Amino acid sequence: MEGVEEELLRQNFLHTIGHSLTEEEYRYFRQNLFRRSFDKKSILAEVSRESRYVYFILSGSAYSYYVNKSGDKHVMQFAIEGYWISDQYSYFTGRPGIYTLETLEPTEVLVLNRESHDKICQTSHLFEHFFRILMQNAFVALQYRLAKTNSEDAEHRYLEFTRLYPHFINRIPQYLIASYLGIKPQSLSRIRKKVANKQTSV
Amino acid sequence: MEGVEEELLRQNFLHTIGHSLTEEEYRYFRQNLFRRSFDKKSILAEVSRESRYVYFILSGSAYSYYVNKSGDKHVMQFAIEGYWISDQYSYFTGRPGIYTLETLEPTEVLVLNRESHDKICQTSHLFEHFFRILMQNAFVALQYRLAKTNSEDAEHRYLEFTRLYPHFINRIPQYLIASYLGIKPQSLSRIRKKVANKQTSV
DNA sequence: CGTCTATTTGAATGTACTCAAAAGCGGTGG
DNA sequence: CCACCGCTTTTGAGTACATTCAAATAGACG
Repeated sequence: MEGVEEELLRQNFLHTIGHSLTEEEYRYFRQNLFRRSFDKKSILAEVSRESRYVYFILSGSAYSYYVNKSGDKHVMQFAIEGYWISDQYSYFTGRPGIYTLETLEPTEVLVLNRESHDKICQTSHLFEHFFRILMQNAFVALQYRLAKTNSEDAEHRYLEFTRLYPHFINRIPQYLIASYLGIKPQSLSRIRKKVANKQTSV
Repeated sequence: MEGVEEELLRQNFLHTIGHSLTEEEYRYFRQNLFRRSFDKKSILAEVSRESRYVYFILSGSAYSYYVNKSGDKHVMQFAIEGYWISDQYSYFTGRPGIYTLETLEPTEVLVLNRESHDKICQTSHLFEHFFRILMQNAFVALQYRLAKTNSEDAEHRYLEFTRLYPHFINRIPQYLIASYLGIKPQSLSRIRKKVANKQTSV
């Protein structure tokens, strides 16, 4: 059971750096993580509090969001099994957090804290490399998202979202997808209706 | 002359990883870069063509932009002396470019190509570390920008821009700043008028 | 100067928003 | 098992911010 889930972490290495870890490398890395379970709607990181952890999701799901001065939530990231999630701002800078992290379902995670992260990266060129590539990929994806946000209307952004993340569609509440897309739930509802009509009429 | 400008690169290391390079480290790194000059409005990378270079700006300025299906430009990044700029998508993935890179002024750069980049990172844990931290910082800044884009109106985004990048204001044409903010030049003009009135009336 | 590009201003329009309420869905307890 | 409650999604009507279209003004460069 544990083995099957943690296979996800090995796969994450394979997918990120293009090759598997040796047993020794994996053991070393795994030693620095600890496993935790969270109920649905657990808060993993809060605004104004330093967040010293990154989470690798083994099962369940979570998301991070930004709250502006008017008190509106704006989803930054979704994460399901096999994804890393954290308040990267607080984690990397050491300053008080600006995002909230919350589980959507009962969730099992592997937790890495900053001290261990730094130690692993200092000790091992391989893991420094791994985290560099992980960041590069995250950066490229985020840049693409911003490009779309600034250049496409809400309908196209929604269609792009369904294309990129089909497995998210029936797992994440619609009002959170709306927030991720930068629109209100009412607007997403109208867009979905419009899109559905287009498809049936073809 | 050359020395003074390249001091910027040493400072970039200091600023990024928190300490200076030794002479030997610097020489090794510098060997892998070559210097180039570009006229104003030179294209450093184009859409659909693979871009295998990152540019460190010694003097002058450049910007990258995304062109959507309607043919509208959307500025992704500005860069002046001391900044790195590239089509990160193409550079990191090896796929055809999705951004255009163009100089705004006559510009002197140090160029690093992907092969050298990979070699440097493989050879040296220090430089792998440097590029990891560089990516982290870029990621965090981009995430913050996206959070603002999705949660603030155009006026607040403009004020935030002037706060974060005051040195850009009188150096970059207003229509490009508008594009960076995700609005039309006409809208930015109206916003500036409104902001100016508020300030004088206080 | 004259030309080309950038910025400003005006008027009409549109996409997504707000406010409001109904309908749908899922879980819980009687 | 059904009734109820809370939460999510849908629908409707009016609104607002930024857009489009259009043109005038200002600025930069040869």
